Amino acid sequence: MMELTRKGDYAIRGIIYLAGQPLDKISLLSDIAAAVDVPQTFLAKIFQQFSKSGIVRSYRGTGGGFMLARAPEQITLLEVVEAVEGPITPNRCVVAPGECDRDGFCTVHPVWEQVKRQIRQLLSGITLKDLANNENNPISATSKTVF
Amino acid sequence: MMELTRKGDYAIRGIIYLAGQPLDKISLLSDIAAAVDVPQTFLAKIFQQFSKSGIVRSYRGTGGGFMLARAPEQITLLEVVEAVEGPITPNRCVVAPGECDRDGFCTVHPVWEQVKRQIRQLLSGITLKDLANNENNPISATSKTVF
DNA sequence: GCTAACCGGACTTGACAGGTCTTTTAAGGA
DNA sequence: TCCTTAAAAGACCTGTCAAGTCCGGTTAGC
Repeated sequence: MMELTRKGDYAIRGIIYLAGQPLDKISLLSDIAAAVDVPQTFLAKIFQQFSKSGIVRSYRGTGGGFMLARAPEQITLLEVVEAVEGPITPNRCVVAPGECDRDGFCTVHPVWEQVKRQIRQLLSGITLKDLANNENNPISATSKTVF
Repeated sequence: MMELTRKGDYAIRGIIYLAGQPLDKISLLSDIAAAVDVPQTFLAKIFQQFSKSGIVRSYRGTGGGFMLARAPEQITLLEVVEAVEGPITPNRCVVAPGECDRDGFCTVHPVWEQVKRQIRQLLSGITLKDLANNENNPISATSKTVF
């Protein structure tokens, strides 16, 4: 349960690649797709969503492509995930107040609220800078700072 | 994203009802289904899974039905959820070591591990006793103890 | 052996993840 | 200023799986 979809996975791979490129470089979709091993056509749709949510800027026509709209340290993993997967909602109950008619008496309700809070807090504390190009032993480096 | 399925939702409702009944009482599936407003045929499937995982005991034939296999304070929400939804895995990567071929260099990997740990820890700290029949203002009562 | 109740597999349906195809936009050269 | 080509945007398709339904089978009491 609680699985990220493949779309979300691909999205993260793709944007981490962008975060590892020079900031002012416009990257081709085809390059990104090849580098992170994702079907280009599918990645295209994902980056359209990124573009709409303002995480990346897109340029059409010859010489076009994508680049980050902000610096990597100003884009959180939470933003990235929610841009393509929608808001984090462990249960339908907690998408919005009043959504669930059992709201008033359901004792599990606050549990899901808490789960939601914890995940959002964790993901919002991680930026693309943390995730990109940690050349020297990325995992342990990341692990040390984050956990 | 990260949504509990309806099955999981129903499962929790159903077992909380059981936890609110006298411990030695055998409840009819039809009663449970009516009480928590879930299609009986579907709830039947769910309770079969509960029965297999040893969370509830089932009795067939006339006078049969279901009751908790253990005391409510000894059954955690984590158990209940994982019994019907399977293990909590925010990403395919983290279901098991070696599952993901990007494992070795994927910097996001430890993040999902952490998400998984946090959710499991939170859910395992909540028992059916916490969730059942808090007559006097259930939510705030639960909120105070848990959060 | 009749009836109450759960067991368990097969089937149906609708939504959505996952992927493809067509249209629009922009740049650059004849 | 057209035409061609590169590239993203958007419409479209399709297979899978959640969410139920149905029905014969099995077990237990009367």
